[in-house]
Amino acid sequence: MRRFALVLNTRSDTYAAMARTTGSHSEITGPRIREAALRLFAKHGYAAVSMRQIAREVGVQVGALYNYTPDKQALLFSLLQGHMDELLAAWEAEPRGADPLARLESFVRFHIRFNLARPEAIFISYMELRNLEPAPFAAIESLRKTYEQELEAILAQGRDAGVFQLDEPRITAFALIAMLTGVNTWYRADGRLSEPEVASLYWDMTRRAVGA
Amino acid sequence: MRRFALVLNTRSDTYAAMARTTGSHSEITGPRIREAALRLFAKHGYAAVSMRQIAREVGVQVGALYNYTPDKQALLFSLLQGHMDELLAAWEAEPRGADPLARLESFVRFHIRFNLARPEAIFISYMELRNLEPAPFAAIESLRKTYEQELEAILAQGRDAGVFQLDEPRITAFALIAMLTGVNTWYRADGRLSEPEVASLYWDMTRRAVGA
DNA sequence: GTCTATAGAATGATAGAC
DNA sequence: GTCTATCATTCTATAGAC
Repeated sequence: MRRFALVLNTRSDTYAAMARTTGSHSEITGPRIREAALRLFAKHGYAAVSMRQIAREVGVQVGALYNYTPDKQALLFSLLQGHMDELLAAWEAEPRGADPLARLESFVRFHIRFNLARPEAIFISYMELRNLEPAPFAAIESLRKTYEQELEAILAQGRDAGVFQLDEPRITAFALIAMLTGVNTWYRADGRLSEPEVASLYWDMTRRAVGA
Repeated sequence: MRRFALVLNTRSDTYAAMARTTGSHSEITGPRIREAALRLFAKHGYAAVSMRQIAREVGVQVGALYNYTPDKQALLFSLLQGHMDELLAAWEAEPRGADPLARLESFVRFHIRFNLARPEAIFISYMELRNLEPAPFAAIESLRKTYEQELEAILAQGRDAGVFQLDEPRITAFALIAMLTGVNTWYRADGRLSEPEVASLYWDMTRRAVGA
């Protein structure tokens, strides 16, 4: 275990870093803890995963984890927050058409592509919110609401422009996001359909559902 | 606690039952354990709930639980299996139209009504499958697949009859079930829309999504 | 920054009395 | 059928050495 971590660490070792004590390789440990926690939380659930399990995956002793997080729940919160920040930033950076129909198609394809690229983060974002205290819970919920409102705004604009036939932009947004997120439960990269093909199928359903 | 349980028990007490020792009221304890476990698993997650917590909710000591389940996981499995059996039986008993369009509407309204009536069971059915061993997991998955195939069959029939415009009945079924199940994440009984109104909104979206 | 060692509490499950 | 008491294990988190 130790050997593996040291090998990885040589990527960015400076002379100063190499003068550290044997067990010191913090530059790589932090991200590896996050990756291991994400994977284990997604597979077994937050409550079912022990700090010892995470440490074992990373190849350190349990005490070392507490150099990177004050406690277990802060680690979960950090993962969820990082994921939501990444989601919102990626959508902001996504090229999108001017009219509501093109924007809706951009949203559908972006959502499926983004979600399929990080199934573990998506999974814990939907499953482990209940393990947060009220304040951290509210913070994540706020970010999620921001994302939902992006879709709601597109739907409202399309309705006002007479392009979409729908009465309830908010509820339609909930329905569409649930439908699109569901791809993660069945899609397999080695399956019959490619990701773009799946996205096109869902875009067809979405376009019809909003009456475009 | 004890008093409450005894009061409930008097409903069906026979002379023989009343001759039992003080702590004996099994006729009511079993269901109460299941109800408490369902509620607690849904709220906190299977792994986060202890047998002691369940016992406290029911008003018995932890040892008494093991008269009703060999272990904690068997209790979870029993809840999941009971829920899936109930779902399939309820759908079998549901009146449904002869043509695919009427059958699809029946399915949509049934699914929303059934799910909103038991949010806790729905929640753990989607969240706690990963806490089952491979064999129990496969058993529940098989029941779920049976239900999905009911919808898939309706979609395939409608497509073959030229009523629905869709290429992939299986994927369309996945998409629709995910969309419909999503109602549980936002619906509140004291909200602006009644359950039938919500069902009608989702039926509109469903009908359009399948090109009917 | 990581290690070893441990405090202090909680867990699932069982044994035996009533 | 339920209770009390307990075993053996596991857990989160911390203290102090290096």
